Amino acid sequence: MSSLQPVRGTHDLLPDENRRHRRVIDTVREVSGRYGFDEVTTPIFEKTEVFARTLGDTSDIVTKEMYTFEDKSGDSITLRPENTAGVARAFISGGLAQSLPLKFIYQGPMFRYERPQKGRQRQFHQVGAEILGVESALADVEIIALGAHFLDALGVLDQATLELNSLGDSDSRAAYREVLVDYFSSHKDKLSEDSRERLGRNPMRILDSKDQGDRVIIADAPQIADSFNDTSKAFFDAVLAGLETAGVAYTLNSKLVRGLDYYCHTAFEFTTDALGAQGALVAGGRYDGLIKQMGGPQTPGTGWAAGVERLAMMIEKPEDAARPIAMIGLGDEAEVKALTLTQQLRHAGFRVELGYSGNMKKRMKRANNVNAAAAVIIGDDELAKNVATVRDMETGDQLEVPLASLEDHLARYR
RNA sequence: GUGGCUGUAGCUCAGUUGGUUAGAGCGCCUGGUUGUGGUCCAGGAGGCCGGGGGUUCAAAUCCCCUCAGCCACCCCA
Repeated sequence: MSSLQPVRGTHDLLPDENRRHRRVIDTVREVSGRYGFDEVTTPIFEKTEVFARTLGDTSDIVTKEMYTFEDKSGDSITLRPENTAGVARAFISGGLAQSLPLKFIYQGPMFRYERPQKGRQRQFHQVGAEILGVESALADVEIIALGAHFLDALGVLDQATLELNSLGDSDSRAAYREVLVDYFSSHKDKLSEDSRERLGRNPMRILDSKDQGDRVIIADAPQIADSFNDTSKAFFDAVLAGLETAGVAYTLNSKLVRGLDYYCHTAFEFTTDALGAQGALVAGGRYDGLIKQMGGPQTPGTGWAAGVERLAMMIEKPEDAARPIAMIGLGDEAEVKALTLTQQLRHAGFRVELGYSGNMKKRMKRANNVNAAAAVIIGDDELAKNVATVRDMETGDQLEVPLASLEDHLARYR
């Protein structure tokens, strides 16, 4: 047991795990490309205000989960807890309002100071997609369709449910908030302590409380749809109609809310019960007010983010790397020849593992451990005859092959 | 920040009511094979029993503290 441990909530991605992550990221790149998305990368840290101003002063992310520090110039810097604010900042900094609409994906590490548990770490990875500058509900339809397509390509869509809700526009949302506060206030004495706290800070959050007592009260709470004005209702109807046309199955969930302040209208989550308490695989919604709130031009946006670790846990084990050819040189002169041949074969497109040290037995064992399809053995005998001994690692058959035709012979193991 | 469970070899785990030198499987190393892996046989290395303190003639085992891991709450991807 080593005393040198990684920082709590961080993990090394060793090759097997790395392959899983890569599969998730490769998949989002490939699928989103078909929808016309391009990848952007923003810094993993930003000035603290980028997150503090946009995520809402009362959100837990801002109040207790940010990794914030002062750099040597005295600026307050924060490791990004999510990437939508970073993309919005890049949109403003780069003057991208000239080239709307924009469709971006991103991927990379995010940081939140939380207690680790299943599917949750302090440094974790997200992939995300954003459409900027489209007022039409069609953008929401496309962004959700992309999410479904992405999960399908990973082979996990059948284990996921698309839950959908609308928060309405800011007027509807404010009106709903009022009736909701009235309702819950009249039952305040029966609410859980957590929910009483939420009543003042973020009353809509009470709706997804897990407390049994709360659930009884929530069951009779006013529905958000009853507070919708015509605009909000029309927008939501358009999203639903679009999803049906696009062939994306959904379940309405009027209790689905968003923790972050900048969301409006469409809110959705692809959830699963395969990962314990952490059900959200892909989550997002519309954020028409965000960019303006950050000081940019009024620009609508819609998007989602997905947890790479969570998806990596759900996908089938990716295939092992292709089997290499093991190159074994025995003796000083032969080792030089082996290196020459190795580079020649690599440039010809073969995967070649060069044995570094040890006797024949050791090198053969190494060849076996790297799952080599064949071993190419060069010793003094071979050198003298200008041949190589090629051993098929599966059958154990081996034969001498003239160096001139080595590439042709090895083609079968490629 | 709160709660529950768990920390023994590189990995997965045994270890009795506290009692001699803490074990197994897998992996690793050496040999059986002078230039042949994967199977087989023989042998070997590897442990401050998470860390600290306490109780006791005696602690992996009991008590306290602490750290870490897992799971759950809050919150969230």
